[in-house]
Amino acid sequence: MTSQAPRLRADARRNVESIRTAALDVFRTHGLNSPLDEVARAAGVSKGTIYHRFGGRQGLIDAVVEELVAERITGIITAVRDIEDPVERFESYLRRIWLLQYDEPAANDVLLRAMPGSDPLVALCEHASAVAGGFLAEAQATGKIRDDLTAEDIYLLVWERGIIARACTEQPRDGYARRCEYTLRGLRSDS
Amino acid sequence: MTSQAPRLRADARRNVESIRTAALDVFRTHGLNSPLDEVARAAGVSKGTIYHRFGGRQGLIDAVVEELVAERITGIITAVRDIEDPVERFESYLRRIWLLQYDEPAANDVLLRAMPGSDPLVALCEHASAVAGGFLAEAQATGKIRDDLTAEDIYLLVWERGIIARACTEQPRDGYARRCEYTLRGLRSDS
DNA sequence: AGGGTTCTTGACCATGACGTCAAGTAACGC
DNA sequence: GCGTTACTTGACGTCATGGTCAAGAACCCT
Repeated sequence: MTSQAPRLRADARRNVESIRTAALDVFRTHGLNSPLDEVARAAGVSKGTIYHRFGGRQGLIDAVVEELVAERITGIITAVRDIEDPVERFESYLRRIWLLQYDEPAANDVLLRAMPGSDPLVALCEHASAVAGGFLAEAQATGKIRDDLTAEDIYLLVWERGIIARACTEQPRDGYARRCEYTLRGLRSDS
Repeated sequence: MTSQAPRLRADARRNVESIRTAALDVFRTHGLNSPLDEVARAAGVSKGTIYHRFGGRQGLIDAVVEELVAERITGIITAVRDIEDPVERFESYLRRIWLLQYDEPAANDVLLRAMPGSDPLVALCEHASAVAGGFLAEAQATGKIRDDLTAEDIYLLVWERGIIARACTEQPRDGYARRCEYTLRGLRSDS
């Protein structure tokens, strides 16, 4: 699966690498909707080369998404899975996802399903949703989390945070985090 | 203050009215950032006429904002002011504002301070903020609302909801409203 | 009715993005 | 080295927005 293509010419290989690197950088900073010209400029190639090599934004994203965000999201899942208290596990998960959305516009775009055409990306996203649903159910079983919450709600809460985080440029992180805590607090059962 | 200008020609007067009406309609439905061409089409005039008569989007907004949203917002304030319980007053205010943001994109734009250049609009907005700050303080005095909340937080909670509502096209209102309740619940003091 | 003025028009410029392709350039194999 | 082929380039076409203005149309007054 690694060397399917007939082997690229040296300059092409070089460019593919530059473009990948530049895309990681630009996407990480400005999200998956950054102008491709910007990626091209950062890579020192022309826009046409990106289209030629990757077939457009979609292909380029597919080529970097793994390195770009997959490990961030799976990292959160594995880190949180070991927490014993189901409520804390559930809340930790949301808290970390929400902060990731603030910190990494690209991860945010993934979670917002901004690129519905990309398979690996949709898969990643659905995996995260499924896991979140599990955490929710376990937390609800303790009776400490509202039982009218659904897995769909969790997705939408993440979606809402994503929309906010995207617009949040130039707004302090600690205020954002504090308001996340309020929302989290609102998901607990009425005492 | 009413008849300052030397009196417009008949066609001009007619057009001003058409444009105002069209703007009310278009802005109400699609928010204050609707393309002016759309307003022009709806009014049956050319885009140039709008620029000529109102000097651009800013002037057009100023000309309709009163009728468009001012009464909505002041209506909420006066309706809520009579509620006796400070907590309920505070929560009612937020709840109504948040729903207004969902229901009326134009009002939402105002509350988001999307048009920082328009004087009447900024005034309206600051008035709302000031009132909200008062409600907050009174609610906090009962001890039932978190005392780490600031007036700035309230503004930002409204801002966040606005961002969400703007992106919320095609998402059911009751889900939106339910998540608003969660957030509201999170603003109460920890029991 | 017709001349002078006010208004309107829609073609025009600008911006900033996406995406394409003929023509030029650089690497590879012999 | 040199021809062939792979690769890159950047100008170009397109679309959607904001905004302008000379020329023509509509109006009003006498």
